[in-house]
Amino acid sequence: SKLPDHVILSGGPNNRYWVVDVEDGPGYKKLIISCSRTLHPTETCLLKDGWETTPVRRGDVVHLEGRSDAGTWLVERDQGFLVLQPDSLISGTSISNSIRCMRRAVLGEIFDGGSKQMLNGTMVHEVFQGAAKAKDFSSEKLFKLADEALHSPRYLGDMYTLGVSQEEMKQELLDYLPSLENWASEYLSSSKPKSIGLKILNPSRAPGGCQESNAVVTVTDLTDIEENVWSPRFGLKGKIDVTAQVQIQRPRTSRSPEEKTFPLELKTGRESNSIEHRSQVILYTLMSMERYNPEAGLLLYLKTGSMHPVAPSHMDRRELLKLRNTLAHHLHNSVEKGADLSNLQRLPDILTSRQTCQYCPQKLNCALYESFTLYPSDDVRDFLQQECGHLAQQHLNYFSHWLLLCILEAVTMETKNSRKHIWLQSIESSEKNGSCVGNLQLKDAVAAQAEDVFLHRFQRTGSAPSQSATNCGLTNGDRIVVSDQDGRLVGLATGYLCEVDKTSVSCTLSRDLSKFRDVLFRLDADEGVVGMSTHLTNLSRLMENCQDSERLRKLIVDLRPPEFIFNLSSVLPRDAKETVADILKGLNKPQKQAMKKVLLSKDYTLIVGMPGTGKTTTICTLVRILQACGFSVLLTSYTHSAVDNILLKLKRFRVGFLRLGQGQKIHPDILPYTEENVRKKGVHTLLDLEQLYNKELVVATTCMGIKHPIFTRRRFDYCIVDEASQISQPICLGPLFYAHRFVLVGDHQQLPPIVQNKEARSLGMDESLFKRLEVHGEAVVQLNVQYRMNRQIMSLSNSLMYDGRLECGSERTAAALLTLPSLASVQSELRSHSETHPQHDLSWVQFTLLPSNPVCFLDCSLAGCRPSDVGVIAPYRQQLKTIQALLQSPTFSGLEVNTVDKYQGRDKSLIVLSFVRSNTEEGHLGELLKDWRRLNVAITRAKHKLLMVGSAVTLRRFPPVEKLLDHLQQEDMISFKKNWLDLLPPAAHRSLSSMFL
DNA sequence: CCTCTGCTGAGAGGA
Repeated sequence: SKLPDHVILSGGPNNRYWVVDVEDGPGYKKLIISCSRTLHPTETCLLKDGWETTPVRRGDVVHLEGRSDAGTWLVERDQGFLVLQPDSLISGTSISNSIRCMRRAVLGEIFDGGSKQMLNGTMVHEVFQGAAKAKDFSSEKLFKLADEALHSPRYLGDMYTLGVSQEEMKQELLDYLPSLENWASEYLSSSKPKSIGLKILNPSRAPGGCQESNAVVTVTDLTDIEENVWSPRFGLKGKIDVTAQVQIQRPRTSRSPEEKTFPLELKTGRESNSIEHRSQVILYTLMSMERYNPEAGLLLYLKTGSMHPVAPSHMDRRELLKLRNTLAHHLHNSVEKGADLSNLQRLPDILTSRQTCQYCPQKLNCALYESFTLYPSDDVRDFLQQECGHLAQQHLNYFSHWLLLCILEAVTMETKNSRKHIWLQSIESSEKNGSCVGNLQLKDAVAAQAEDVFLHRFQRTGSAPSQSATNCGLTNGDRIVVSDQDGRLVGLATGYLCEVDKTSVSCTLSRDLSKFRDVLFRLDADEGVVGMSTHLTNLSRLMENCQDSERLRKLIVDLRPPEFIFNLSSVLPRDAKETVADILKGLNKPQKQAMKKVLLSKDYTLIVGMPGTGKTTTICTLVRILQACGFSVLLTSYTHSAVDNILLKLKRFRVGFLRLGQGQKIHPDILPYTEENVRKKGVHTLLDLEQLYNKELVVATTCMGIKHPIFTRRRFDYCIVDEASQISQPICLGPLFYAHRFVLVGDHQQLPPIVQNKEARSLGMDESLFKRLEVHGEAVVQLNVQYRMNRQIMSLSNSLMYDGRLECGSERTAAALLTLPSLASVQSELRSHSETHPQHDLSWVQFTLLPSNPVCFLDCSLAGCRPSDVGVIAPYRQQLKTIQALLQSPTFSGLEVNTVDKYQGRDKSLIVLSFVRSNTEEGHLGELLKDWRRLNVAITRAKHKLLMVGSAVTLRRFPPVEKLLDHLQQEDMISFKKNWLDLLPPAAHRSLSSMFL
C-alpha cells in the first residue's frame, strides 16, 4: 500500500500507526503496522478477547495504548486499547447514542437534526452553570439567573421556534431552583459537606482481577464550566458541563485527603442513571485524562438534586472505545470505491424496534438510506413503506444520487484541507506556513467584554518572535483556536484575532483562560469546518412528507413545468399600480419583461443575467415592485457580499429590510439593519421578538443562513436567489422551502458551483438548480442588454458564448473608449526609446496603447489612467503572486490583481488578462482554461479596453481559447507574435510599466 | 496542476 501525502504518522506515546496489513485468525486479528513514512520497519499488533472484531482495514490509521514488547503490541481483555482513525474526534453524545442504535449515531453525524423539546434542559444548565461561575447558589441569585435566561436573546429565539410562552418556560424553570439550592447547601457550601461513596477499581497485578476499594469523595469547588476538550489520544471530543474539584479520602489510610478534578455531568430529566448517562461521564473521564487523570466522574440529576458517582472499569472504557471505533469506521468508509464508480456504503443494520425507532429523529434518513435494498425483510419493508411511501422512485434516485455526490465531495474536502488536525502539526512547521503563532504566555487580566466574549492578551516569548511576526499569515479578524504547546490542552477556546505585533497578540475568546496562567499557548488559524451537513439536511427535508416539500419535489425532481397566470391585473393591487408603473420607468425592455414574468409566475422564474446587464439593479427593482404590491420577499445569495450589494441599493430607495447573519461578515453600512442591532433598541419579550421578525416585508440572508429561528415559522410570498448559477443544488434548495414562489437569478454561461471532487463533478455535482430548471424555456427571461462593455469587447463574448444575443444598451456604451490624458507624452517617450534602442523595438507597445484598439491580444500599461480603473486578471493563484510582486511600487496602489473567480460580478475600465502558461511541452492541460464559462467571465470584465497576454501556440490547445483566438484573428485584433516579456530585460519591463501609469 | 464560499458547536431530553 502507498501512503497518501496528507497522512501524518508518529511513534511514542501519541503514536499514529499505518495499518500495512490485516491477518484474521480464529479468535484473534493480527495487524502489521508502521509509524514510518517509508512503511519500514514494521511492528505487529495482536487483537483478541473481542478486540478482533474491530473493523480495522489495511490503510487505516490507528493509535495504540498499552504495552509493546520488542515491536509487538498486545490489545486484550484487561490491557491495551486500539483507537481507530484517532484524528476523527467523535463526540461523547454520539457514542452514547450509538449504544442503542449504531445506525442512528452514524446518521446523526451525517445529517444534523434532532428533536426540539430540549429547551428547558438547556436553560436549567445555564442557570446551574451561572451559579457555579458566581459561586452563589442562593435563591436570590438563582432567581436572577433564571430571569436573565428567560430574557436572553438566545433562548427567546428558541421559544419563538417552539412557540412556547415565556410564562410557560418560567414556570418550568422555577420548579428546578429549590433543588439546585438544596444540592449546593448539602454538597458544596455546608461546613460538613455530604460525601459520596465511591467504589474505585484498582487494576491488580493478578490475572483477571481488580481490587475494589471504597473511598469517600466530597466536592470542594466548581472550577470551570463548559470546558471544551479535544482528545486526539482517544479520538474523542466534548464539552464538560462542570469541572469539579474534589477531595478523596482513601480507605484504611490516615493520610490527608487527596485533591483531584472530576468531570460533573448535569441532567435535568428523569433520574434514570441509565447506561447512556453513565457512559457520557465515562467518556468525559477518558477525554480529560491528559488534563486531570480523573479516576471517576459525577452524574448530577437536577430535578431531585441527587448525585451518582461513576467509576469506570477497564471494561467500561474498552466497550465504549469499541463503539467509538465502529462509528469511526462507518464515517470513514461512507463511500466504497468500485472499479471506476463509487457507491454508497451500507450503514449498520436497521433495528426496526417499534419502541426505539418510534421517536428516532433519524427515521426518515434511516429509511431513505435503506430504500435501495433489494430484498428487505418484512419488518424493514413495512418501515420503508411507512417512512417513504409518499416518494416515487425518481425521488429516491434524486436523494441517493446527491447523497453520494455530497459524500464524495466531503471526503475530498477532508483530505485537501487536512489543516484541521492542529495537534499533528508542530509549531515550527505551522508558524512557517503562517497559520500559527506559538510561545505565547497570558499577560494582563482577562477582560470580559460581554457574555461569552473575553479579551485576552498574550506575550510572545521564545527565541525569535520577531522573525515569525513578519510572515505571520494571521490577520485581524481571523477565526482562531487556542491550545497549549505540549498537546495536553488542545482546542481550549476559539475566538477572533484582534491584533498581532512583534511582542504580543490579543484576541477575543469564547472562554476565560485565566486559570491557565502558567501554560505556554499556541494560536492556530481555525479555517472553519463547513461540512456537507447543510446540503444533506436540505436534501432530507426535500423528501419529507409535507406540503412544502412535495411542492418542491414536483418542481425540482419531477421537473413539472412551471405555471403562469395570464392577467397582471389580478395580482397587482389597484393602489400599487401607479407606484409600480413609476418604478418600471427606469428599466429597459428585457428588464420589464422579467418583472412581468415574476409577477405572473405561480411557481418560479429564471432570470438570465448576461454580463453587464444590470442584475443587481434588476433584483433591486424587483424587490421594490414586490414590496409595493405588499408581497413579502426572502432575499438570498450565496455570498454575503452579493446580498449586501443588493441591500445597499435598496437602502438608497429607502426600502426597509431585516438582514440576518453574523455581523463580522456584513457590510458596515448594512449593520444597522441586522437583527443584533435592532435588538439593541429593546427586545425583551417573546412578543417583541415576534414583532421584530414580522415587521419587514423584506428579509435578507445567505443561502446557508437558513438555520435561523425566523424560518421555523415565517413564510414569504417570494424567494429571490442571486448568484444562483454558482450555487450547488442542495444549497440553493434551502431557502426555497420558505416561500410560495421563487426567482433564480444567474447565468449558467458564467462560473458554475465549485466542486473539488473529480468524480462528483463528472457525475454532475456542478449542475446548479438554475441550470436544471432552464429546460423549461417558458420560465426563462434573458437580460441581454448590457451597459458595461464597448462594442468590440462585447463581440468576443458574443462569438464565444451568446451567438450575438448580447446587445449594447446605448450608443454611449458601445462607443466608449479608454481615456488616456498623457497618451501623447508616453507615445513620444516610447518612440524615442525605440530610436535610441533599435534592438528593443517598442512600436508594438505604442500600438497596443491606442484607445482606438479596444481589444488587443499580445502574443505572449497605461498613460494617465487611474490605477483603480485597471484590473489584472490571471487564472492561477501562483501567477497572481508573481504579478503582484512586480507591481509592488506605490504607483500601482489601488490596482487590483485577482483571479477570474474573484472578478465575477464586477468590472473595470481596463482589464489586463494574463494567460501566460509556461508549459509548451506536450502533457495534459489545466482544467481551468478548459472551462468556457470561466473564459467568458474573464473577457467580460472590461468596459473600455481589454488587453490579453499569452502564447497563442500553447493556448490554442484549449478549445475555448482557440475559438476566442479565431475570432480575434478574424477581426484582426492580435497585435504581436512574440512574448512581450521576452522583449525586455526585467528591469526595463518594470520601469516601463510604471511609465505607462 | 491547483479556481474557493459557506459556518459556532456538542448537547439540550423523552419515549
